[in-house]
Amino acid sequence: MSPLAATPTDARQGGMRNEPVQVELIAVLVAVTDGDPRVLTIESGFALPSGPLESGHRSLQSGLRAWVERQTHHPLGYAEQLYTFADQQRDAARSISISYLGLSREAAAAEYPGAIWRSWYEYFPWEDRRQGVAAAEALLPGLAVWAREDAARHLRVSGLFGGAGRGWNEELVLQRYELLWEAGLVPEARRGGAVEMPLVPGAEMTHDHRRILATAIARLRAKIKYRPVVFELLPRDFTLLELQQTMEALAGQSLHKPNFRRLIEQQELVEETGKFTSGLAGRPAKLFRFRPAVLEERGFTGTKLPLVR
Amino acid sequence: MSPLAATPTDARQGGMRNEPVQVELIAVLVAVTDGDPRVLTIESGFALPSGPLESGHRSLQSGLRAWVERQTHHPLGYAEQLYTFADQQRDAARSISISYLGLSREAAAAEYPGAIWRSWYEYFPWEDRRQGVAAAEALLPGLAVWAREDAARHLRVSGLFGGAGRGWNEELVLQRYELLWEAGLVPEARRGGAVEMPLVPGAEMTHDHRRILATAIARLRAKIKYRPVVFELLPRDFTLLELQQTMEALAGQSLHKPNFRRLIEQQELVEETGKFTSGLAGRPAKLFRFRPAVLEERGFTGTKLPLVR
DNA sequence: TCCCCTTATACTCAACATGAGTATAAATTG
DNA sequence: CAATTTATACTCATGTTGAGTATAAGGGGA
Repeated sequence: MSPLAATPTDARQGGMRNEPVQVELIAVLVAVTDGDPRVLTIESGFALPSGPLESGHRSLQSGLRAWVERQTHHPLGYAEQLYTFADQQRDAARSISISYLGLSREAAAAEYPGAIWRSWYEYFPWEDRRQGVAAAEALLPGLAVWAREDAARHLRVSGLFGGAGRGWNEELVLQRYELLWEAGLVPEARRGGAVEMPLVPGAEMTHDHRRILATAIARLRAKIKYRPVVFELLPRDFTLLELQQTMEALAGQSLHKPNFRRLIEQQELVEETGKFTSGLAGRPAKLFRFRPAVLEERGFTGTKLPLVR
Repeated sequence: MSPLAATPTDARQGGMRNEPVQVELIAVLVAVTDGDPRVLTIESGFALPSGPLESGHRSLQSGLRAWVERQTHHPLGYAEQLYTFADQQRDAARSISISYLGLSREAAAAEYPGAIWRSWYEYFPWEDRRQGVAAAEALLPGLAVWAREDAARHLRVSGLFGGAGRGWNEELVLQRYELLWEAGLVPEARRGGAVEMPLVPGAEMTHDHRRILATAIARLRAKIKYRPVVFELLPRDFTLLELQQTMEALAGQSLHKPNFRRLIEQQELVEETGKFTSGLAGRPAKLFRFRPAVLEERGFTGTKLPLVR
């Protein structure tokens, strides 16, 4: 009954029971286009691309990379494992899902029929606060019903969704989604159950794919603060405004422009190319590029976000 | 050849090839005793506890929890997935290892023959800088040989090991270990190869277990800064000095006492119990306990470390 | 041509957080 | 009861952050 052997002998000397296990890889592939954080989906946005683990690759990551690069015709800049789930099936056959986050640039995923890029805010509208907090506040009445006369629930709601002057932590994407699930406000939680309250807006996904997407968003929002991964989502040359808007798209929040520039400059993450934008409205902007040397110079811990309140 | 199916049909409609895959769980169980961060090992410290995945548990984590609690007779306060590796075996049978980090309190692991708690600094002596940086600086000559006349290597060494006035980032445990591996300075990298340079101090482990341990240390050092997980390693009541020393044990660095207290107090992570220590040398210290309400109040992002320079 | 709109870039300032150090209190130990 | 040890409280200079203002440099249209 135990997942770990009772004695080291069992564990280390080939005494393992070899259960049949299916292993599936699930990819959350992210790009930012026109200030929109997008994710590659299949089945009209109802599922994340996934497939069985096959032999022939050195590692899980190298297999994922090869697949993504063939599908998008674009190198996969950054890949990171998200989480491994084990589902106990009814028929006793276990299946294991290993999910990955990948950063790329949007490109026609031509070889992948039915694949489309969709804004991740279609699935989590309340996570986009760049144009205001209306989408998040629309959830409060429903949550208030769920939390009625339960002090602990009230605390959780206001801690996560921020009502009454409390802050908004953009990293708590998964916790918010799980609370909405617990409250029965997302369709995935309604399987066979009675419908009690009006559902919250946002597109549904199959199985636990929406949950995996929430995990990916949370991870990425945390990561951009201490690793220079944003640059994987940008072209080689970019303006500081483009960089800022990409960050804003990911964080779902507006940033304070002068402070953002100060932060970027003092961290020496980028260098001038000597070139400028042209043809657009307004004063031409300097074009910058990422300074890859920082990857080796520092072990990192920087890149914070100057939010606008 | 691809790990993800070429078409959604393959992936989603049962077209999976069902390769025989072995799944193994590996646990990095951490406790802090007498100011020493310890990890539960088997085989005289040569391996981490591990075993095959078995059926009968809802999830991977619940299986791990049950096993740990039976072995240590102590509830597993906190568990977190670390990483999933896939090894391609020579005989074409794939095996998958899912590693976990668990926080506990040291207890006689009576039912587990051969299990002992060992300080993690036995495996990574250079990561302990509480009594000085001698252990880390002892590595520099060997690394200098490896980096000779290679500017990029020099940058990496000084970025990770901090020579010449550059700072030390305690979170880069894995990167430092991997660099030592690359330089051929750890025994695990010597399988069948020629011995060129004297090895670095530190105990060896089987397979990639030392690497998994490095991953766990890095993760925990990062985590304690923004989630109140330290308290899982402490008794219910503790003094601020005990809390500080536990943090120091994990971070491998000394902290500035007045500033540490200021930080803890202003974050309102703990509350007074009204009790005091007694029988020890010096003025009696107030006993505090963790204030679990914070888990629900906030979404967190706090708990930084005031390092001593 | 000149004014206006737009975007880029530079600078200021108060509030707060942090790093470092000093001073005082209350116990045990010899 | 003095010396030692640990706890706890406070100060101060510096750095970082949030917020706002001012100026520069392009294009478009009256």
